[in-house]
Amino acid sequence: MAQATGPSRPQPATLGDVARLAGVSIATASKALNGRSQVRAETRERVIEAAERLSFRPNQLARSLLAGRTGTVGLLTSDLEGRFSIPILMGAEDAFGAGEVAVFLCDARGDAIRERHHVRALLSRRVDGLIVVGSRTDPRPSLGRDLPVPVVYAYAPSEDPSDLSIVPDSVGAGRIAVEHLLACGRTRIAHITGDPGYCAARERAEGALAALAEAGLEPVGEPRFGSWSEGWGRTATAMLLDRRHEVDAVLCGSDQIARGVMDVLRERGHRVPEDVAVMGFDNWKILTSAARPPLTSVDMNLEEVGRAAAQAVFAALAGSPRSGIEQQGGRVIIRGSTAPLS
Amino acid sequence: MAQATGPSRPQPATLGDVARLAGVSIATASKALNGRSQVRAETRERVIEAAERLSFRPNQLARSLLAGRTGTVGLLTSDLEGRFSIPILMGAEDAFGAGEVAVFLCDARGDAIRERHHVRALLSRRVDGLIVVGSRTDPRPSLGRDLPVPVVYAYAPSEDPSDLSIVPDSVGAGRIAVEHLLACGRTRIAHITGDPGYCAARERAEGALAALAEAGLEPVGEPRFGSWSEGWGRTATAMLLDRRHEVDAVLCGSDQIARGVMDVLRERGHRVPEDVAVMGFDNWKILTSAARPPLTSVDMNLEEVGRAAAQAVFAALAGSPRSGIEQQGGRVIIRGSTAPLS
DNA sequence: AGCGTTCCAGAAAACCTTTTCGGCCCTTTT
DNA sequence: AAAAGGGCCGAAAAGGTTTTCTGGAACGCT
Repeated sequence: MAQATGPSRPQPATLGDVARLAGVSIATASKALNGRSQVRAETRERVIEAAERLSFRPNQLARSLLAGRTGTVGLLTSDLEGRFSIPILMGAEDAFGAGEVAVFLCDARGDAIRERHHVRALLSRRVDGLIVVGSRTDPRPSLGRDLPVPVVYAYAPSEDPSDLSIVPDSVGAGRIAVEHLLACGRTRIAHITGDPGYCAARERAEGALAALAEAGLEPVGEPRFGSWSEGWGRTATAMLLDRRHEVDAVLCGSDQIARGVMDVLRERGHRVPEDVAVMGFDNWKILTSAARPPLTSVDMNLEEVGRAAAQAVFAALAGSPRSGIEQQGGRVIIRGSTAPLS
Repeated sequence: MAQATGPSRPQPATLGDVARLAGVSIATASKALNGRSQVRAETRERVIEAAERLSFRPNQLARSLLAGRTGTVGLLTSDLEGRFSIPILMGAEDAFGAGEVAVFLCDARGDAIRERHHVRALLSRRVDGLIVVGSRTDPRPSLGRDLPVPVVYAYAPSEDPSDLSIVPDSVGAGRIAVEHLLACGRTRIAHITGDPGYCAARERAEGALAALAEAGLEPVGEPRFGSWSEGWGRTATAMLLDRRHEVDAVLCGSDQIARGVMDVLRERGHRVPEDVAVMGFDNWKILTSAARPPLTSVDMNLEEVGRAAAQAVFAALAGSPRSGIEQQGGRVIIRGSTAPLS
């Protein structure tokens, strides 16, 4: 009879059960199932059949305990709801999940205390490695050098240069954005971007200005820093137009800003892309594809960042740790909001 | 000397190391650290100090192996990029992370094969429970009844009623949305919503119509099903206005649709909320807060769904499994797009 | 002094799997 | 016929922790 405490969940079969059913020793059963050679074909057959009858799955805990490796990795994010953590997390999950590695997900919510707590918990679960995912590209404190497992920082680099960090190339992203606009024949380019407290805003502007300078051009007005919002995009655009600046392209620091910019441009009778080309950063599809017209944007390849971080953990485990900051390039996704000047 | 294979990662200290340093047996060390009683205070002191000196963290693998419980739970999502998985996942991570439970994250990408693979992998890691997170509210196939651990389905219910599913209350959400509009004095309410292939669209419409009927009202025209996009919101609104329907509120099936609706209303000279109130569903802040005016929306309380799912796993582990479909109510977040008729 | 108690420490088993090594039996070679 | 070799199986250790049980020492009591 089932106890009142609920349905009796059957204990999973152990290797001992399989061995007993097959009439062999535990050692032989193990070798048979793992393809070891010292087993007669007929015996192996019998063991495998027994294992299937019991739907035996080897206990990874025991295996890990013995091997000293768990095949698990901790993914420590600072804010799950964050726009940028998710794709990175997906890339990492992808790279690991394909193999035999499982991922522990922890959200520290930007709290250093909680972060330390999670690190300790993960270490006591004997993860083989750690990926620390930031929510913005500004450097963050290192977890320290003396951890017993390799650590890779993704998106937000560690302040300690002896750690390994994988980050998107914001300067390069600003550069390729401008190069795309130049290729469209645009020469009077304004830059409206987000919070100047963000590295990403400053570096994208830096790359954009550099690319303009190399083409012998100047931006229309100084880059306008503000906030990462549609509202700021609208405000800044209104200011820009009120100054009667001649503009044939607006490079926006984010897709949200670009949406605001496009709205005001349209309302004031400027055609996009015929009169003014607009592009954003991040390629946030919910924003880009619903824009009128769909928005050209620089995709920062965050999945790649996550994947690269995962591979870096593998590399470190295989004995080739790296250090420093490695950058992942972005790419321009061309949609209707940019087109060659006719 | 360090080997050429990389930095020699120090092996974490074991209980044996602690015991040796403290000059006691392993058993005594264990009892001292776990607050067991049969240890002299002075001995306990010595052990604790030794543990700290070695920064000893007990190996959870060994502990789990012995206890038969791992303190881990598998979180199986079908699409990480999905809009809805994330908050649920956050809620679950939150509820678990607060205790001593760690979460394995797996993304099956909507592929049943991959899902089975992940389930097997998780079971061989001896997770204590499983949460299956769907990406839409339509029922999905069960993982089966004979799993050795409790399973809770979140967002997307299981087709098998003997499983436990935690889902948002879409009918109720439609109802409270209409009730809010009625409270604002609106009586001529149109409903523009998304893909009719989605349960969520149909049920929200059902709830909305029911609430209208209870107030003795009819909707303005039939509910307009289409797609979950701004573009559809724009198209449907244009159609609605072209028919010269008198409308003082538009209830939209999603925030995206609402954004499109508001854009067209504004462009055609209708004031929001003075002439027409607009509200959406999902409370996707990136869309609602940037709208002009900010958009009133029904928050489906997805974090709550995730949290409830986590608690249901706990309950099942504690011996009180439940089954059936449990609904979580939503709540109206009032912003500028709805206001009493003046 | 002898006995029973109480307190504290340690030995050993258990959890489950993998791997090494020893041994048995059968075959082949000298 | 004896020795050598090869194929196959099982005993045992290892991994780190918790828990139970045994036992020694100190102490109080008769």
